[in-house]
Amino acid sequence: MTKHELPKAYDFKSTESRVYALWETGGYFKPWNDPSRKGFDPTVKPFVISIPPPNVTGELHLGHAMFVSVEDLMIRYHRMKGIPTLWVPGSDHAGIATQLMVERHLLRTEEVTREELGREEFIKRTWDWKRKYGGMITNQIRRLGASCDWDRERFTLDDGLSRAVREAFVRLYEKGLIYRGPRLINWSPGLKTAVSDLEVEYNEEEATLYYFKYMLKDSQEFIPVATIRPETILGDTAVAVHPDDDRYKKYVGKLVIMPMLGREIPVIADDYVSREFGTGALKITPGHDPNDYAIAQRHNLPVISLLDEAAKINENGGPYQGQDRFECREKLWSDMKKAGLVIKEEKYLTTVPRSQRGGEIVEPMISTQWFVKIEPLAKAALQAVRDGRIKIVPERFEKVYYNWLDNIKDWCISRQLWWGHRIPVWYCENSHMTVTREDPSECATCHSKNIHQDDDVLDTWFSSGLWPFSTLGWPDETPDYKYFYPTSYLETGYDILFFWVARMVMDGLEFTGQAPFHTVYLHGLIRDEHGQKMSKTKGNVIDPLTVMDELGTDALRFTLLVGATPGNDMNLSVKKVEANRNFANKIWNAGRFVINAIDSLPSESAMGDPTLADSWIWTKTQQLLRDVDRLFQTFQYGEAGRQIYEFFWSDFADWYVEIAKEQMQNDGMKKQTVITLARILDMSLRLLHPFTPFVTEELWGHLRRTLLDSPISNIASDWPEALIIAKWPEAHEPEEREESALQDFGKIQEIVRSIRNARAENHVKPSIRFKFKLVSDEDFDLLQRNSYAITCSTGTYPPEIVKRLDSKPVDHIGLVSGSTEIYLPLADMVDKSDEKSRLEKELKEAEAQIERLAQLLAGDFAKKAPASVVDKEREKLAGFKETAEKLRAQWKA
RNA sequence: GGGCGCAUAGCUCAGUUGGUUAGAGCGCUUCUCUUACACAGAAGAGGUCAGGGGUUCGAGUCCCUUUGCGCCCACCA
Repeated sequence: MTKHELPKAYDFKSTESRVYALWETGGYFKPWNDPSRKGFDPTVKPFVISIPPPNVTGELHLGHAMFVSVEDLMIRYHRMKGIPTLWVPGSDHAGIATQLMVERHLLRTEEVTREELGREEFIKRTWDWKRKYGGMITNQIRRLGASCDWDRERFTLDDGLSRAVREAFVRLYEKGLIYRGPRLINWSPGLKTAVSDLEVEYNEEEATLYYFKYMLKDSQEFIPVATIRPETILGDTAVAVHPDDDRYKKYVGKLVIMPMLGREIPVIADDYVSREFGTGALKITPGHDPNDYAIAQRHNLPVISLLDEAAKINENGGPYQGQDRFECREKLWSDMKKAGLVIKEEKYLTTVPRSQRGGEIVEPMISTQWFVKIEPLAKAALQAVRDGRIKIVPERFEKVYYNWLDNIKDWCISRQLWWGHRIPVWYCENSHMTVTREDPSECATCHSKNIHQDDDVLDTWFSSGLWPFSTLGWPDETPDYKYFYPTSYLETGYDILFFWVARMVMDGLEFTGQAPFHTVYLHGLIRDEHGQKMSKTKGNVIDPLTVMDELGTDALRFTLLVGATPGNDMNLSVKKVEANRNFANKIWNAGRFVINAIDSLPSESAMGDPTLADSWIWTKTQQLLRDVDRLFQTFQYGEAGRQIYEFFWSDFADWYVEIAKEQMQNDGMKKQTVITLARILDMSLRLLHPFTPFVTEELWGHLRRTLLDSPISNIASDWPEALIIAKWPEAHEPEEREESALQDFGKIQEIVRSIRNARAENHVKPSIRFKFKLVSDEDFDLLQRNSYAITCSTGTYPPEIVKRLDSKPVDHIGLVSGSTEIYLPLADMVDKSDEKSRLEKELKEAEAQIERLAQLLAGDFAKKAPASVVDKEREKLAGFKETAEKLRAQWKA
């Protein structure tokens, strides 16, 4: 028999590299993935997740660690249940982010700009970059233990997905759901591209509110107007007042003179204007403000574009042409001051639109862009959640989802970038448009060969929206697509519910006619230990790679899984991870103990009947299995992890293993003890596996090898099913036996705790062993059978057990635990008065409980509450009464 | 302006069909290097579950309300 030498402390580094290598070489995740696999059952519905594709430029952060942990848990759980699983990995080309990064990279290394290289060359360089560094993020995700189907890795710009994007675009276009035209959009001057409404963030910032005069034509009168962006005065085409505003009514229909440029513009009346706010008069800049744009439409006002693509003033700004928007703001204002048109300036708190990516202030501008007519898609997407085809966890996000889709606006999908899916539209010299799936060689209308493709690319999220089916082969009816689509869960952070989830639902319904998944599970965001957002400037960022290096991947995963509730943000601290590193070590050492126990079991050992401790831990395990399954099915992964943790550490390691040590000293109990240890460890490892895959994989391998060497037969199955305890025959029915095992063992635990407590309170050194007495009529047999458990857990010599005592033994102190009296020979070590006051205190407590319960049972409770609940309280009362009686007897003695 | 979340032990948080002495981790106090583990074991202190009202035999849990913090959405110059 070979000894399995395992290191004393859990060495997660070597374990992780070893286990990782095992997964890499062993085809560990393969078995269920392939429909062509032998023995494959096509009638079993597979469990499928599409990974939220991280940006190729990304570096692993806690958000990634979070989704990988949760999704990997979901996948491993289903895989262990024997359900075919597929977890499609991949990454996103991330238009803006990647383009910016590569631009910066090229500038640094080769000192060339994007423009100098030209479009074609730049894209080539970007692909080079992608090939070189794009694998970084996926490797980091692998390191987290992500059991993805890596042979199916996809990239949003690869050929198949690009085809899907074209297909989607053309279909929408042909259906009239995509159109092109000049509209007011959000323009990012830094990036020189349009961005969608979602990509604009509004921050409250302190700004200046500028008050000035709009002079009436041929008059000394003026209308006071306030603005935050004085430079937009140059683009004004009206001044609006409320129709019922007595102050300004008289001016409606007259003309006012635009400052500096001297253009004459009308005063109009519109009830959009609020009389209370500012001066009650509103300048109208249709070219650069969405509200003004709407008003201009109502009143047939001209629209003036004032800014170029870099947000510099264009030819419409007269003398200010060529100035930056902020520069112009100052210049114009100081000119107006000189001209006596200024009234005042005021500090003002307002919401400033900033680009999510670049951070600069976004300008609303009129621009010709491509849009998706979103309403029909949104309606279908709303319906899918309303009628339950898609369920969102936690449920409250359904409201958020409804609210967004109810108020959704057309989606601007064109971007003035180079890196991305180029819009599949060609123009000829006669301004015909050709929209096709395949690159055309001539104009579809006039057959001109002189055509060129639209310069713009599509919003990255356009391709992400197709992800659940484009990764499976759509638009082709591939075997994968037919078998694995629609997917099962969609798991991601709630922050991209709109960006991604809603769009996938819309696209899925539109293009495949099915909801792309039936459940959306949203996790929260990770903050620092005091709930602050992590940011580089605050210096509170926790790097998952560092944490994995220092404390292990399992510890990080367990922390993320157990510390979080769906949809709620979680505060993470390294201390929590440390605690879970300790847990991994606990698993390791308990495993080590069991493996050594199996090793040391002589082959000729005979099987005995289970002890109370055996039955108890077995029962606890069964309960745990049932609870964990229930919790998993209701997405309460954190609670499940917590319960497994509790069970493993407290019940198994602290109690059962300690008693098992004693049982193994007894030849008659040895075999069943070792078997119980092995079985409980085995089940624990399986339950823990989705949380902490590395340590469990490693230990399970050792366990299995040890078992093969040992006289115990092999263990094998996947996710443990709750078994009926009656497999070990005893007189009672299973449920009753479970109850009695729990109750009886509880009594033993109580006695042990009483003795330990007495030892600690009286400072009896652990090295001192003593005999003691147990007195109980009711539990005499129980105590006799299990006294060894008490002895070994309290560092004592075996007790003398009797049914009753005539008088309190001399030199002993008395304790009461339920119906059992305990006498410890410690009287000479204890202060008599302390002893008295202790008894008194305990008696008082018992009496208080008796009083409370008596009152409870005397009231309506006994009549109206269910019998089982009432009975429980009655039993408690009886217990306290007995305890009190025994305490009183000791008090007297 | 709408919507949502949170408020439980010193700190960070669990507590999902309401069941009657409210849990964990860290921190704190006291003991122990007992042959799986000091990344440990044992014992212990610590909470009127934010305030108020209601439903109920029974509320941390359900309803209303107040206060404080946070988030999301929204076009008020």
